[in-house]
Amino acid sequence: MISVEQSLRSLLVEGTRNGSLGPGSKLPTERALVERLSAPRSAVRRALEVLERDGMVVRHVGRGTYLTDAAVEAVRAAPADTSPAEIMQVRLVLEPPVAALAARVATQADLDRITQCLERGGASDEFEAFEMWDGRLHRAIAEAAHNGLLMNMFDVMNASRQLPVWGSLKRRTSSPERRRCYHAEHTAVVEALRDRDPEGAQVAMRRHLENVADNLLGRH
Amino acid sequence: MISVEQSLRSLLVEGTRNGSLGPGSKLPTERALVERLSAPRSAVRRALEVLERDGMVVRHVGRGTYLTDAAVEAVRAAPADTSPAEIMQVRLVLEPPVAALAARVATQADLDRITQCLERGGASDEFEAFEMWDGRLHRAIAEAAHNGLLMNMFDVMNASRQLPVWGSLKRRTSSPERRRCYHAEHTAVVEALRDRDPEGAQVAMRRHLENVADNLLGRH
DNA sequence: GACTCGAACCAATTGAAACCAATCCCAACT
DNA sequence: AGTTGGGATTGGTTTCAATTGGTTCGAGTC
Repeated sequence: MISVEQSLRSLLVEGTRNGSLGPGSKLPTERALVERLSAPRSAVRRALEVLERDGMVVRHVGRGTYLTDAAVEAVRAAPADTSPAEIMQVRLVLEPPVAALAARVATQADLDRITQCLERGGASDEFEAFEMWDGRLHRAIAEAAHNGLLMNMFDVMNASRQLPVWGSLKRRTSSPERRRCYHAEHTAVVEALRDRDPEGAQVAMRRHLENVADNLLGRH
Repeated sequence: MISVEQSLRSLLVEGTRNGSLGPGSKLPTERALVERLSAPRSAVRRALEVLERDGMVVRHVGRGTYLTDAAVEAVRAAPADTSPAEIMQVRLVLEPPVAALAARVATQADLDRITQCLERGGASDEFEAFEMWDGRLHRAIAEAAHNGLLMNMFDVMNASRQLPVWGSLKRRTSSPERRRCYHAEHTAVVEALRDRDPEGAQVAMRRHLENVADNLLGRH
């Protein structure tokens, strides 16, 4: 898991990047940040103390917390890390062929594991649980390709999915209806795998990921 | 019977691999690990002491136990005995779509760099020089896709190409004639990139890599 | 007898809520 | 129009219970 200070910092970075936060602008109250980051106020305050000590932010009782010029300057100088768009681009490149490969070489045990992830995900009504089984399903499919190097690369990709921006984006765009849709798409992929249909698995996976990308990043 | 320490270690490895554990992340409390591993707390504590002594983990009273950077680094550097077959499989999955992507978004500067690598490779008669420019060419094409995460994964892939087995295999199967053939295939890829032809670039790259795989691994 | 296991206990830290004081907001009043 | 008063908001503080790694101790096992 990621520390509260890191999530707060990335919140500021995101805000200044998309222009919703500028120098001198007021950022959410401590109590609002508590809800937004789902962290205890003590942790939020500790993070804010660090930011204040670094001169990124000034705080006044009764007024609020304000961004300094130094903060936006620091953000401008910072390198941009991988964006959700980049991640989805990579997933669209990598995962469909991997699904095709898995359809060829998966063992029955692989398929059992995959099916289990699919069913658990389908039985998950809540965001957190669904996300967990979604991640495990995609990883199980990659595992079924039986290529260690591929798994290494998959994990590099998933490491980027742990970035705070990704989590907030997922949470913002998720809904029960979309989760049901994803589950249906997952089912199509898994059925193609069970049918040993590489082309079908590849197409189904591409369709699923294109849908995810559309939902996350907005239709283009 | 496997020791508690081993199961704990594999728990950490699994967690860092699938991204649920990163540097600095908090791992379950001792009491939670007791349930999860169904081992007595004394055994869990003994295992944690070893991990702490190895610098994999830090512990604080009242706070919890936290993963160190060294731990995830150790996992990342884990023995990746990847076979040339696996590498070529991954290259065939990854590089053709990347070439298509590059054809869409490459800048003129990207194309200039790519062209330079192509020409230097074509002018190299010796194995070593050709291999260097070959590697740079493929990397320059990946760079032209302008996706940082993609480059990360590309580097993971290339790290496996540093293994001794790979080098000797290349040396054994290389010949002036094959190098000329590769150069012609490279030229086809780069021309498609210059024509902004994604499909052509993808096809040319796939044909090239299939040829490389055949030469390295023997025709199947 | 040496060791392990389980439980209780200890001390450091966190978490949640209540409370405080500075500030803001706005309506009522002169 | 300007003033003023009170309530709402907001960063700061206190308080107390819960959590968590560390320790101790007696029962059980070999």
